[in-house]
Amino acid sequence: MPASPHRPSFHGTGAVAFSTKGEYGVRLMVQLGRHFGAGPASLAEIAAVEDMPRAYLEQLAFVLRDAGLVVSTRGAHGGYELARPPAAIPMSEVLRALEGPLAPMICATDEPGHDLACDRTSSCTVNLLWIRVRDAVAGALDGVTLADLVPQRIVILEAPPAAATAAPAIEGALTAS
Amino acid sequence: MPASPHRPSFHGTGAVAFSTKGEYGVRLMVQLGRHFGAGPASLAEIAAVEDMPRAYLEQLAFVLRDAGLVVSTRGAHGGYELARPPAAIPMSEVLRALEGPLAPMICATDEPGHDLACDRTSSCTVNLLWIRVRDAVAGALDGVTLADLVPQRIVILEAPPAAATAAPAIEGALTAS
DNA sequence: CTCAATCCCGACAAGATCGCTTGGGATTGA
DNA sequence: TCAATCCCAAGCGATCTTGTCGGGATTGAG
Repeated sequence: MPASPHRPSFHGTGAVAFSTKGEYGVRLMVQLGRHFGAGPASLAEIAAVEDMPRAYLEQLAFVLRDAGLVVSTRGAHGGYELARPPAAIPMSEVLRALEGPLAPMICATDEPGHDLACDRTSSCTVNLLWIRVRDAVAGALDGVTLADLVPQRIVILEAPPAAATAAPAIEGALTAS
Repeated sequence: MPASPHRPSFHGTGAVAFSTKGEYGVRLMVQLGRHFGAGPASLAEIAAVEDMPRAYLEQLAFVLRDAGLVVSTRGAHGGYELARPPAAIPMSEVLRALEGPLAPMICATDEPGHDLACDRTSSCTVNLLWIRVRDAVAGALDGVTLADLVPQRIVILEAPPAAATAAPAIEGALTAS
């Protein structure tokens, strides 16, 4: 396990995989949601709380700003705040801004215009599958708004009936609240 | 343009993105589905029909074989055939074999065992989101079997949310062209 | 028996992408 | 003035993808 400069393990394995852009970006939005109504919050502050690299977070903040999800205030005491109340921000919009259009396959984009960019449309029956997956993801993300993620997590650790998780050693389970 | 060594363009953009493993693998399974009941089909044959690199297809075939989805026959006149009838093969199983477990985030794997590999479980509210997405994708893929993709392009623009598959007779065995 | 067709398998190479850093600017309140 | 903050572009190493290559092992046919 060499100490690597970057995150060692990848985030999503295989098919449906959000990257750190999605992860960090969503966590940033959650923090802004907690801060909503209390003026701008600085990135340095949020980066410290969430333990994310500040410079990288900046790039994501720019993307969210360009997408009209956050507004920025420059200069001292500046920072970012939500452009809308959390309940008016569907997570589908956030993740589309961060990770691009939801397209499991090029032939199943949800972008308007090039609905079908597949040259084998005649023989391509699998197209149905990708579209179903795309709609499922879009539906799931549409059904969650930022307001659903903002409240403070109430830890519910219900152990399975049999085969209780024999994990007595959990390092650093508690983070600063 | 066609003289390119590898495929230039990536397949899925951003969040939910299947790779060529998924695409080629599914198309391979569809061909095997069309060939079902007619003995083994050789990879060279399928690679020619679907215009996919044969050597690469081999690797995917090994994975599908190890997953118990296809069986192989060695030697001359050998090849691959489905281990089960197409209606008994949910696409979720195919894609999990090809692309790995459905995990939009490491903290939302559907693999048994490491249900939670997140160290910030206390403050992590976003976990809810990833799990929703994961379940949506799993549900969509569970609702489609290989039999749904085998027939020759019958456009069904109906997405019944529950009790989807009602096809009683799977006489398949339809010899391809 | 010989031979060709086929599956089997490991290694690797080009390229793209990801995650993150660096290094500077521009703008504002105190 | 000065520090805090946003803004932005470029680049770098690690990893993953998308194949290719080269050789085996196994079998049916002639």
